[in-house]
Amino acid sequence: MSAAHPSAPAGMPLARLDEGYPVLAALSPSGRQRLLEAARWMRVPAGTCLFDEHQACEGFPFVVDGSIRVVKSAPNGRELPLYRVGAGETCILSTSCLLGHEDYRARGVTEGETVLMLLPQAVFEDLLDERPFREFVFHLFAERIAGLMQLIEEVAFRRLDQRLAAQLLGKGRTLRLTHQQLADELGSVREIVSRLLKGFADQGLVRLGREQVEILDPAGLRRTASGEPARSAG
Amino acid sequence: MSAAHPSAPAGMPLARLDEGYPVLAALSPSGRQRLLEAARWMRVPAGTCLFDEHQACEGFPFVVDGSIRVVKSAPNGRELPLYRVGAGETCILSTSCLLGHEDYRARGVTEGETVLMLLPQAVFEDLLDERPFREFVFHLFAERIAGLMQLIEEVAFRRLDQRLAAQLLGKGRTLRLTHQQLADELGSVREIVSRLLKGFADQGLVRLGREQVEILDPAGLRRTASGEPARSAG
DNA sequence: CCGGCTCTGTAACTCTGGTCACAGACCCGG
DNA sequence: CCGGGTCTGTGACCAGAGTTACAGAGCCGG
Repeated sequence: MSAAHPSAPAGMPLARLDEGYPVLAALSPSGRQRLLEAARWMRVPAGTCLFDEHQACEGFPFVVDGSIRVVKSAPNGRELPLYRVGAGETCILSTSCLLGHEDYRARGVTEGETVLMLLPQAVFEDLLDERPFREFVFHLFAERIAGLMQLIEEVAFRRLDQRLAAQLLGKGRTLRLTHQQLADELGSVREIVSRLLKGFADQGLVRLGREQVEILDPAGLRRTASGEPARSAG
Repeated sequence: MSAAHPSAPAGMPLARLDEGYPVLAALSPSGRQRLLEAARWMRVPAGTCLFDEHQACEGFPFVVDGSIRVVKSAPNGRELPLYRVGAGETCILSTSCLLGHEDYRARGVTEGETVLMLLPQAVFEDLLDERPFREFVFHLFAERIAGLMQLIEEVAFRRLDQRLAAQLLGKGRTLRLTHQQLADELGSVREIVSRLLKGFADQGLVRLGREQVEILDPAGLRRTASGEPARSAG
């Protein structure tokens, strides 16, 4: 009910669209026209599965609000997050699949309530005629590929303590989350994360509390993240 | 001597270009014209490093002959191959970096003597105006992304025996390569590969010889690759 | 045929990370 | 204040993979 009909979202989202995607606001008038006519809007609750392995969604999704967590899941049930799609990004995986006629290889789940705009493939392809839009899309591709390569580096070469330390950095002095959530981010399990965090705490790098991790020594964590040997408190 | 001046390759390569890249043969006359005028040709010997982390090559490479092996290397010196770029493909990593203004995150080394055509960024971007070419490029992006996601799945979730078994399949009945080479493909080390191959041999899946592996039971290898428990010979 | 090279086999050990099984701590509703 | 839920801490154990250190086998040139 957020939209009486597809091209007439309930006020707010359209403003947010332009705000999040300046490139769409800068389209040619005719392109913009086509976009607005063809777009389908969706507002979905948290935890909705938007696509899954071997099952594509039928349009190019522009995330207007909220975010999508894209994960690869293992045969044994564990999962590894590949990346997130936040407001202002399109799900390049969808793009890739639709443009390349490949199959999906991952699952996408909304993290919070999420508003997205779906564009039919034909319209999307037409918009690619406009160079700024095309550059925008390529830019996203580039970021995603760089991100995936980064991820490969991490899972293939970094130890879990390094990855965990990295995970803790850059999110403020104290983070409110459970060990389970951290484990999920790393594609690992709770016990190991608890163990490693305990180690960090013993080194004075963090202080632990229920559902919270307080960063005491960011520099030390950075050292750990980059694989330097732990230095004793002496 | 292979080229008196950049746009005049020594006969053969141009034919191979059209053969390997039908999409380039199908460009508009003006696009084709621009392409041929701006292209720089290179013929490089095996083992040449074309680009490295944080160091891009200065054009869009079209591989006309030979292939490029793109690897991510670990701090400790080990390497994991990310993908290969063969004849008829452009190095999408370069594309990604150049279009997205990101840094390189991997190293590219020619596997055999390799002929490639380098296209200046401006020309490449102009060619993207032509839809078939654009689709070609997006298709490559899609394949590459799918490949990277596949790789993530493998390094994150598969055991080495599974990956090794997969590696052996689809290359004919007997492969001529050393355990070291197999290890390099998997980003592992020789001893482990020897150990695992020995295991395969004990199960009757392969027969081993110096610099060669003979596949005796492809179906069994496929089972191993997909993670099914080894079945005893009884 | 000797000596050196590359390739392979293998044993012993270590390190990481995952699994299992609990115990205890905190939290909140009734 | 009781009781169940969620979260955390921990120890014992295991499996996979990497490391070290050799021994031996096949190959080849001189």
